[in-house]
Amino acid sequence: MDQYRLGFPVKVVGAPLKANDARRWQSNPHLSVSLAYLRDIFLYLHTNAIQFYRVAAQLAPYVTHPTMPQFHNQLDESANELQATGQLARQLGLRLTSHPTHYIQLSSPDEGTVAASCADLAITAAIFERMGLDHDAVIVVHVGGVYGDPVSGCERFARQFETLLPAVRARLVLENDDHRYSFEDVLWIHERTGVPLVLDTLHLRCLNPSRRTQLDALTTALGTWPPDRRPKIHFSSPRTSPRVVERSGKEQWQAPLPHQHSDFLDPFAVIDLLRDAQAADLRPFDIMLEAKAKDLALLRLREQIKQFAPELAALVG
DNA sequence: CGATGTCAAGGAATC
DNA sequence: GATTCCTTGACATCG
Repeated sequence: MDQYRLGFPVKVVGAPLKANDARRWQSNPHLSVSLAYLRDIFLYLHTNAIQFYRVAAQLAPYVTHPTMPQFHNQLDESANELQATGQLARQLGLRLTSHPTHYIQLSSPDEGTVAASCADLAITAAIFERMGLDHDAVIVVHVGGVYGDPVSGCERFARQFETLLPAVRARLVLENDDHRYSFEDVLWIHERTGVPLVLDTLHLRCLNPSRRTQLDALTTALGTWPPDRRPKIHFSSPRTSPRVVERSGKEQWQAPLPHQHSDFLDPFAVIDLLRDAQAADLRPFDIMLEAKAKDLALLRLREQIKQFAPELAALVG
């Protein structure tokens, strides 16, 4: 198996493929439709030799909506499709992951918010379960809101983690963010709970109060994963191009925010990271590439690695 | 068909 | 306590 598998999230831009059934409730959207879309995406991934992919956060529309019970049974209604879609994923050797929306707030002091978050996570875990995916099909979350006191936020997250369903706990992994909970914060939660950590390299550059080096953070993050599970990281490059906005009929250029993703990736930043990982003899891991050009960014990066770091090309999948 | 408003959901900043 | 932004794409509606 490749030492570093490259992946991309959700939306395919290199082909006219949908990632989920995103119709409004009035049109009766359904998980089985999302799964049909997903199978087409899997074939596209296979065609391009991509084996790592983040599925849409909302495969089963409105499935946990509190006032729309007609949507609550979608997993049972799609039991056969779930099984078949999972079988295809396994046949093609795909590693699938999920990154639920920011509405997932396990650090919230509000019981209802936490309960809704847990319900959502349980559905995602059940979808992966019914697809027959192993525990490398992880669910990535952030710590959540700060509510005035980040220490209490971390404590609430850690306490909540212990009460999660085993099926959720077996897949949940935690990512450092760019303005609230730093890598140190998620490391503290890992030490309390054992939850594996997803290092987001751009977030580390935005928020790194302890001035940890990227290689040190990478080494530490990989070490939070048990030996029988394959770690993953998030990688992106900061946007540098201006955003053109319309202000009272006139075009204005706006500077991008540092945490915004660029369309494509800085190939040399990736190459430096991989060379560092090689030199330090770190274990294999997968890299989720967060770039606006999605699959096109991945394919371009692959070519650039061949061009600028041919010694790495055979290690990158 | 193209333009425009809207979407389930939370949090934080602002007033 | 209420309002708006965050941020993103694509659906849905309207002209």
